[in-house]
Order: sequence, then structure tokens, then C-alpha cells
Amino acid sequence: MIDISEILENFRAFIKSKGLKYTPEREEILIEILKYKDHFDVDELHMELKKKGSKISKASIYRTLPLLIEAGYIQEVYKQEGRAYYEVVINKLPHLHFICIKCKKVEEIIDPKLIELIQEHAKKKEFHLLSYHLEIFGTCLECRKGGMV
Amino acid sequence: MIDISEILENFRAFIKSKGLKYTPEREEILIEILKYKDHFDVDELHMELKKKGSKISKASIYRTLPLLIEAGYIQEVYKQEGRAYYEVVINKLPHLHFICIKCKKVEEIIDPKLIELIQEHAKKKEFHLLSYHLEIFGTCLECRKGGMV
DNA sequence: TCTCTATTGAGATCTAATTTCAATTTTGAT
DNA sequence: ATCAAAATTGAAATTAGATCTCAATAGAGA
Ligand SMILES: [Mn+2]
Ligand SMILES: [Mn+2]
Ligand SMILES: [Zn+2]
Ligand SMILES: [Zn+2]
Repeated sequence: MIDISEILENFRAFIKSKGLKYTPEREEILIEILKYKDHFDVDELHMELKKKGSKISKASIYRTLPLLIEAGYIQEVYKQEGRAYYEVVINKLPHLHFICIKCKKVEEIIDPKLIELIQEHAKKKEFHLLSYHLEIFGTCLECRKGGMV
Repeated sequence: MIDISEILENFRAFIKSKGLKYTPEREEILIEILKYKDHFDVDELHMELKKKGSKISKASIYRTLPLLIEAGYIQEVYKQEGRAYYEVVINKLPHLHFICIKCKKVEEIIDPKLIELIQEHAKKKEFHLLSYHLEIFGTCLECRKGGMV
């Protein structure tokens, strides 16, 4: 479970440490994002905020996401059809994604051995690792079997 | 080494098998692409063709790439700054990419153990694997050390 | 309260990728 | 070789996610 008030305080400190201003918009976006258990995109987030009566613009969302990434709360996980998808990574192990190109279902696979291999390579190459994109595209069993597209 | 005439014959058969027409444009694009040893994007390819006097339009390139992917000659390897990058995968082992976000250098890492792990997961999940995106973003040693951006 | 500066929303802009459409080309049949 | 049907082409229009511009507003320290 995630302790929201602790994260908000953390975020406030992060924002101030960068000489930026802690605005209601930034906080509201963070609070909303923390509710996501799965992947989300900007449109989805914006609609969700609107549904709750918020007037936050997409521009502000686009401006806030990089801050949340830098603060380490979220990551961009993959792009599909020209659209970027994000996920909360607090208390979440690195993992790879099996993405069905038919039904768009995304399955997460956690494999510490795999992540370890990657980190070994990074270490060997003296590469400072910032983020992963481990996506496997294909078709899931259900979609191969039949109908349901 | 790649046997071009064999591939062209192969491509012709592929195109015909789909009830499509084998045009000089499609062949020219394939021939040009087969020359690439590294990653390329549409703009680069288009300029390269133009430089050689070709009048092939970007639209035709955009229309041909999916065919070449389907035929198994190339793959989309990653997207950066809204642009897709491709590579020839004939006689090429699956591999991951370390991408430096500063100098944009891309390093390929071949690790059969890693690929095997992924294939095991796919098998376990009964997922029919079509393509990988294994990209690791970060900074290379040179860029961390200093100047050269 | 005051002042400096960052931030906001709305809309303009950017640009990779896709679509449209009339002219042209391929291809198989005659 | 000629023909007709259907696919393909290039050019330009369009789409859409992401970024940028800018005037109005709000945060934060003095
Ligand atoms: Mn995930
Ligand atoms: Mn590669
Ligand atoms: Zn599926
Ligand atoms: Zn670098």
C-alpha cells in the first residue's frame, strides 16, 4: 500500500528543491495518478480528472508528467499508435510487458533474473541506466483461438 | 552476408502471395534498406533514395515498411522523439539496445540467455511472440564524463 | 502587502504518420 | 500485343499526440 500524504510531502520537497512552485494542479495530478493500478495515458487521465470536476488542462498534465518521472513516481512504459503509456512505479519491481496487438491487453511479467542480466550488461558497459522499455508484442492465446478480436 | 537476388525473389513471391503488385518502388526501397548495417528512420531512407536520383515518395516508403516487416526483413526497433527507427533483421540475432539519451548513441547487446528467458515466459503464457522492444535508456560513460553532449 | 517569477489554460504550432484522390502502372486474360 | 480491372503511385490534405506561446494568474519569500 502507498502512503499518499508521505508522497505528497515528498513531492513538495522535490518541487521546492528545484526552485519550482507547489501548485494545486500538480498535487491534484499526482493524487489522481497514484490511484492507477495499471497503465494509463494522458487522455485517460485528463478525462478522469474532468469527470471529477477538475479544470486542469492537458497542457498542465503534459508539463507535470516529466516532473513525476524525474521524482521517480511514474515511468513511461511503452508507446503504441503514437501514444505514450505510463505507470506508477512506487513499490513496484521492474518488469516486462507482453502486449497483445489484437486485444491490446498488457500482461506484466516480473523476472528478477532478467532484470539482473540487464543490470549486469549496463554495469559492464558503464552505462547509467535510467529507464527500461521491455515490451514483447504478439498475440495472446484468446485472440489466436478465435473471434473476440 | 546477405544474398540480395534471393531476397528479391523471396519478396516478389511474398507480394504475389498477397495478391499485391511487385512494383519498382517496392523493390528499390527493399534494395536500399538491405544496405543498412545500423538503425534507420523514414527521413534518412528517403533522403538516401533521393540522393541516388530516386523519386520515390515518403508515402510509398510508409506504405512499404509494413510489408517488409510482415515479410520478416526488418523490424521497428524503437521510437524516440516521436520517430520510429528500424533495422534489418535478416541473419541477425535478437538483441537489446542501450540508448544514450544525451548523444543518442545506440549500442546493441546480444545475450542469448536473456532472449531465452523471454521465450520461456512467452511459452508459459502461451503468447505468440511477434516482435521485441528491449530498450534501455540512460547515459553512456562518455556523456557522463563531460563535454561532448 | 508587495514584488518577482513560475504556472496556468487556451489555442496556436509542430511534425510524424495516415489518408485521399486522380493519374499511372501492373498483371492476367484475351 | 491489346485490353480491362484493380492496385499503386506522388502530391497534397488531414490527423493527432505532443510542445510551445502568451497574457492572466497565483505562489512564495521579503
Ligand atoms: Mn507495467
Ligand atoms: Mn539493433
Ligand atoms: Zn489478445
Ligand atoms: Zn552518450
